[in-house]
Amino acid sequence: MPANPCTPVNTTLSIIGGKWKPAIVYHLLQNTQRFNALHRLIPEITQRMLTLQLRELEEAGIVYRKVYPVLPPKVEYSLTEFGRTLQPVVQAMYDWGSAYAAECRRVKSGLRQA
Amino acid sequence: MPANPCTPVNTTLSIIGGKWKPAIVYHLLQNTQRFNALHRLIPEITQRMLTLQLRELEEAGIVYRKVYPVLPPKVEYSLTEFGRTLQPVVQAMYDWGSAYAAECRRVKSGLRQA
DNA sequence: CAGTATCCGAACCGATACTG
DNA sequence: CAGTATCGGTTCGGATACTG
Repeated sequence: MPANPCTPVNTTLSIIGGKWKPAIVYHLLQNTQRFNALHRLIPEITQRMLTLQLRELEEAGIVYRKVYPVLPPKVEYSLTEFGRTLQPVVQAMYDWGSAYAAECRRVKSGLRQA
Repeated sequence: MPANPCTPVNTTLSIIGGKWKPAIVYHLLQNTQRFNALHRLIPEITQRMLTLQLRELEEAGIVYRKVYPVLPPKVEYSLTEFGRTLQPVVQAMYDWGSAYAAECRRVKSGLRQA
């Protein structure tokens, strides 16, 4: 209802905001992934960042981390059932981001609005 | 801005991400506001941050800044037509954030999932 | 394979003071 | 009223090297 800095919107951003989490969630929405597979899907991220972000998502109850006690190690990341409820949010952001890119092209091509 | 996961989702976050922009957009979705009115609606923000964030939103084509050449100065902020298209995105984030808060209470009360 | 450990610069953000 | 200017702290994120 009201909108202090602690609005639900800010809550959402505290979970999936930041530079890498959206990409991680996006990929996990489509498939369970192993650590290195995820890394290949998002090559620009460092191992350190990937680990940190996954840990935070795990702690938030979004990501499930399944460790197979084998050698070499095998760890699978997936979304929890709750994490999957992010789908509409991510979709809305995806759609709007696409529209924004289009808008930028439109404006740059010489139009204006107010 | 160097190496990014340049997904549309990241584009969206680059526009309305950050600590204050969601609250600003939220209020402007409901009404045109003058600078100090906005400040009263989000008391925790500093003048500096409010100015900076508004400028960025303006540059992104989300916010329209109307200056009345009077004394004392009068400036009105509103969303552009394009900015208004953020409504579903903000709504999705708002709804999910509310659900997340509820989930936190549920988990803290002693349940678990995977 | 799936991580840790360290170091460090950049970005973000707040406090405070001042102004046309 | 609607801003600027300056300073400084904290947090974020990148590079690199190492490991069970």
